[in-house]
Amino acid sequence: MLTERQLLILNAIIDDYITHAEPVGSRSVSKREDIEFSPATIRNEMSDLEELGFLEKPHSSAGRIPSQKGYRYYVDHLLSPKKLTKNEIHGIQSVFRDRFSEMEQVIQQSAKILSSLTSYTSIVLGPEVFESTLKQIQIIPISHESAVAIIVTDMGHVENQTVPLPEGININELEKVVNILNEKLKGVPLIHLRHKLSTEIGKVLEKYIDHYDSMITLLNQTFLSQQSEKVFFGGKTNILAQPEFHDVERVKRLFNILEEDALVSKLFRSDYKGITIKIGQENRFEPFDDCSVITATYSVDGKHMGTVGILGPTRMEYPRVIGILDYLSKDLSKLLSARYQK
Amino acid sequence: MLTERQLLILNAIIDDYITHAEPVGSRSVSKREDIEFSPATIRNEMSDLEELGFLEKPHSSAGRIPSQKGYRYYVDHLLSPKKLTKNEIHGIQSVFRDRFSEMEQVIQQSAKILSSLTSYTSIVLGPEVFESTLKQIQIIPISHESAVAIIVTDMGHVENQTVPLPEGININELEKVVNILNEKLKGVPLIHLRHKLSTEIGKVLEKYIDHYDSMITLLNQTFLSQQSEKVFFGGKTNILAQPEFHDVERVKRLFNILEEDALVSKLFRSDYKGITIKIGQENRFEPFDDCSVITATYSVDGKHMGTVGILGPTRMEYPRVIGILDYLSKDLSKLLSARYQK
DNA sequence: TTTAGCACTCGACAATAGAGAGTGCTAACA
DNA sequence: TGTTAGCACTCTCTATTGTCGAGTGCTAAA
Repeated sequence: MLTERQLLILNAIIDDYITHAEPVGSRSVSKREDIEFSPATIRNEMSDLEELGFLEKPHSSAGRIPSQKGYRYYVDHLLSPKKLTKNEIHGIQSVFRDRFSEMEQVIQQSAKILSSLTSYTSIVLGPEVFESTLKQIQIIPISHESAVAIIVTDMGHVENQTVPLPEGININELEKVVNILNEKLKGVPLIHLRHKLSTEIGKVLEKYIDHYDSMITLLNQTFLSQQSEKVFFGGKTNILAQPEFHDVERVKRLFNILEEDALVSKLFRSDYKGITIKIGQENRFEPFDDCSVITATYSVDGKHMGTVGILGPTRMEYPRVIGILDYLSKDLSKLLSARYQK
Repeated sequence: MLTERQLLILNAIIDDYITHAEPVGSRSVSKREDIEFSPATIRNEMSDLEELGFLEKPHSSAGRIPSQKGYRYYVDHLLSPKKLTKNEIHGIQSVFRDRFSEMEQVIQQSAKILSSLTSYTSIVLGPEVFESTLKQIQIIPISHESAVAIIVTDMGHVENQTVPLPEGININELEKVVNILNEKLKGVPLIHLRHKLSTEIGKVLEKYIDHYDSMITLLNQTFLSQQSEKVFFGGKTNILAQPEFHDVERVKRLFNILEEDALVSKLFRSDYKGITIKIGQENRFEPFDDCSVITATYSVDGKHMGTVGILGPTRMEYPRVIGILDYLSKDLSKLLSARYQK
């Protein structure tokens, strides 16, 4: 267990390092208002803290920097979210003011304001399509051989996909199929569409139409489509301003990951309702070793919808970022719930 | 006018600089197989070429590097497109093999293969939505106050947008409107929808429905939507491997532009049928001063659809890139024409 | 237990020197 | 007259050295 004084000093060092990005020496700690010990005393404590694994030295005659364990302790025990400034609150609310911009636009705007408030990189996932249910399905022929299939969900989300048409199928038949589908599948979660198709629906269709096999293939293809959630970024280049990323090689490795939506989704996705903080290697991706990721989830009517998150250096302003994320995720949930409740 | 020998030397220098990214000295030029003059002679010629503005010196005791004017001359007079290797042809065709992937997927794949073949960054624009015509329009109510409007084009492209519903409108009325729209607007280019609405259609609607004003607002909003063409990237981080971008500050400026679809679109868009090459400052964007952009257009049935392009250092392998772009753009046009012709 | 004092360590920075690549000029050569 | 060899000169790059300062860790005194 750490003593009161050790906590004080650990807190001071992390605080200092977060703002100045430079190893913190005993002298500069002792100069702080809230600390009244001599540098020598602090040196002893720092030495102990290092032995315990909370601090480390870049080299023998530099100051100390927080270790990953140090940040973890700080985040778990020392930190309290910072209250938002009027400006910050104002900025966030301006996103939600425009009552009828599309959901995707709201989310994109959220990402933007997050990054501009924090000056880190923001990432917003979702909404997760497969949790929503089918509102309507349409299949519109484009040429003799292809059609575009459109799926509308209860949340107003639209998915579409081009599919090959069975040869020789006629418009009436196609219409019949679509009617059956709409009748039988309305309200079914997208994730269950394929299953329903292979069970009940298949049998019904078999009775009514000629081109059964190729039609089933077509529908399967339609329902298979985009499972992955959309990824929205804000301030993608903000992270480059951090001294941690002054090396292009590292930038490249980082951006290679950010370009892959599937990876980003995996990395940021959170199901835990509330704030999640992952520090350095806790992210399990080498290029993120010097980064922390803070995420919060948003929901509609209490149902989990997606994740908003911030990517910054491990040396990130945790209290402020947490405050902002918490506020925004709650506001976003409120807005979406109001708009899309049944 | 340049002499035969000056051309030879200019060509040799650019060639060398393109592959090695280092100032080229007289000695290394004289060592090339196709050149049989002494370094001294070459020095004299280089001095002349510099005076004429085709070469420049980083400093007084380095070799020469091509100037922007040098590249321009090279591109206009010296270069001939390189034939594709079997591998390259194979790579490109693999993109087009999957007969029924969606148009957007084909385009995304094209971007990917382009970047992996050239190891530069590739950018594909389009297809340009507003050139295509309306196939079908739908308005599907999502809640009491909002609906999602869906526009399908003759190319199978789907646009959708959430719009507020006029208060108190009933389903039948909405259906009536949609029917009228479909009847009157089928085949109309998207770009003319708003105009048509304010002229003929408006009058017809006025007769039939109650909530005329708010309905018109709704439709206007629907038709207003996405004018901008989509931007697809491949190998966005490839450009970071170039020594020109070893400086993070520069990377940041470049990526800030690439993040803005509208800017990218402006920068890359080409209407000229064929290959366009923009070198360095010809791009009119400071962060692109050391970059060249090569673009080609693709079309459907001879109608201009979009642009495929490569972003690389000015020191780019022009002959190879031009060859590849030419091949791919033609193949892409062929595929799309086959699929979407009337 | 805390603190002052002091020797020691290490990185950052500037100054210096030497190597190497390349040029430009001059004079000799074909 | 065009080409080439020779050579002094220029400039960058790298390695080396020395100095400075920040910071530590230890010891001994308060």
